[in-house]
Amino acid sequence: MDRKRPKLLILRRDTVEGRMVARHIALEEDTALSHAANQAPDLGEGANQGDQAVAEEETRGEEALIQLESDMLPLGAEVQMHTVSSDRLVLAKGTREGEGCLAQGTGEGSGCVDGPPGAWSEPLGEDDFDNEEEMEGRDNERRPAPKRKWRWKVPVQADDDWEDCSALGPGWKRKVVFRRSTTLPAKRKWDTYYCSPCGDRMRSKVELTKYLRGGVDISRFDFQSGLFLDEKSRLKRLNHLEEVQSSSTSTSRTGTPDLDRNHTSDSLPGTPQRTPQSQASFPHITQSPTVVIHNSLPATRKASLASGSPSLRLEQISPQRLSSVASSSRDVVISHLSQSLLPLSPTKNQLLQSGLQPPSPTKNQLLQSGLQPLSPTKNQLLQSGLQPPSPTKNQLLQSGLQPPSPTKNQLLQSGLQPPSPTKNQLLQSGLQSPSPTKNQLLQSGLQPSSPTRNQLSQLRLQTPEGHRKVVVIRRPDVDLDPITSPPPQHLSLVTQWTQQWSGSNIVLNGHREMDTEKPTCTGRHGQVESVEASSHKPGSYSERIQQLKTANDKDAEKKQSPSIVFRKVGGDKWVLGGKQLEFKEEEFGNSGKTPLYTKVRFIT
DNA sequence: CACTCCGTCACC
DNA sequence: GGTGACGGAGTG
Repeated sequence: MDRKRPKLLILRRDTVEGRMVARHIALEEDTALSHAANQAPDLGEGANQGDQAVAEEETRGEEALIQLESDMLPLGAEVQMHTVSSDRLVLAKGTREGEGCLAQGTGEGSGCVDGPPGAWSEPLGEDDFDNEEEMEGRDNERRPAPKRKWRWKVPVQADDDWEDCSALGPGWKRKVVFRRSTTLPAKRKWDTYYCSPCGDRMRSKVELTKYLRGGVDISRFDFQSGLFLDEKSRLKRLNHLEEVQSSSTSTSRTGTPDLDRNHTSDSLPGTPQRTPQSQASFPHITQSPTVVIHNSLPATRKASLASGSPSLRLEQISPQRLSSVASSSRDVVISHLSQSLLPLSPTKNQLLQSGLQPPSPTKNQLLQSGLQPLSPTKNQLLQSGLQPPSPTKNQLLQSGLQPPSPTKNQLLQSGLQPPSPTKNQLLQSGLQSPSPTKNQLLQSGLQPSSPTRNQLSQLRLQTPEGHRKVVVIRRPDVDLDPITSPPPQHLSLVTQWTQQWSGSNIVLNGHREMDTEKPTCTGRHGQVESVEASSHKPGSYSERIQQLKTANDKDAEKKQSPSIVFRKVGGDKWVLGGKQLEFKEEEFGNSGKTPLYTKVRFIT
């Protein structure tokens, strides 16, 4: 702690144009972020304290604009970088969601949470802004003062918003979009659209009925959920079954709204349970609770984690399981990882992983938690967020979700709407992988992750399929809060974004994602303290951590981190260097030895 | 009151 | 004009 820390520079995509604003942030010594900085003192080749100091001097108080040429980074998302030298920045281990998003975690949160993955291009509501300052900034950017506020839309694949609705037959698509109106949250609405194989769109059951005209009996078809009643009943039974089982093994702890999003309640008749895909996939989960295998931790450790005390938790995902998950959706993987790091209640986690439906939160709870369909737009995991995210989904993220009804919101947020990468990918990917029994999961300390809402819909991202194995180390000093922590989707977005340029993995919020053939890996610096902190823990555990640390350090020594190049094009403007990377892909692309940090260079 | 449906508006 | 989203009337 006494050693000099590199100053964190945060690149935040806080405008609709995708402009990135780099700025230094003051970190409290004990904050999670500052820990991240502390634990990443060695920022790569050429990095040294002197340089860092210089950089601080040169950049202190400055706010540089960086033209982001990629839309991969969600609005509000931030990439933390350490100032290594006057012209070099290194991605910090922690990347967080925009403050706005965080703030929304306790509020409506539709901005992030709702945003469907990739749908930062939707109409905006008053609640999309955290504060007046931000509001003003955006108001000046576009459009006069229209009755409706719109968010610049980033081109995304059309399919991102549309989910297959096999219930109606091949080729049918369905989309659920939460409205981001400025009316009272309780009055929030969502629209469900269907697109026939021919491309005809229907926005009501009436229209659908007319279109089908006898071809298909949709009298028992639930327009909102996209399922036929008999299927819903079946799912309900499965969920009930799981719930009973999990209740007997889980401990009581308050769950987070975000997590709840993944589970829909059947208590509300007529309310959508899940999107077609979600519904279709969760059944699999229910039957095969585990998607991710975590290394087991001593019960006492888990307890400490739950209480929020500093502790190191290593969660290793089975390569095969990850592979199956990652192969179809990287966001899913991230989501799982991120979620697993959260101090979720065993019960909820279990429920989530098993596809069970935790007791649905009350509407007030949802509102308080800031849930809001990402969108409905982003439709959106996580939301995805995580915005059920809707962002149309999408965007679940967040936390800002606000479902008209808990059930619907949850559905949407869990991926229903997200334009997100999502939902389908999530479901298809991990949910169906062979899984250990529920007891095994519990014993291993696994924590299910939840899909995001509209985040899903709103966040919709195209996820590369490069990740197969993921190892996550939870930094003891970074205690993610289920509500305030950045939605997994955002983390994944950031990772994706950075990978697009660096081709490597980075550490997000203290979690490191790796591509890997290595069964176990860990972030290095961040783990040092963790190991020490947990030294009093069971020897086997500490030893293991130490081994991981050692191995990681060795890897770090062997490899140099890749760099993302930013070119200075103006007085204080920077442009991503035409996607130029200052590294050789072969050096760390598939070697399995992923650098801990991705460097970002600012070339003047 | 919650939900459905659809007219209408705004943007591209 | 197409699409997405909002507002509000209609319905149970």
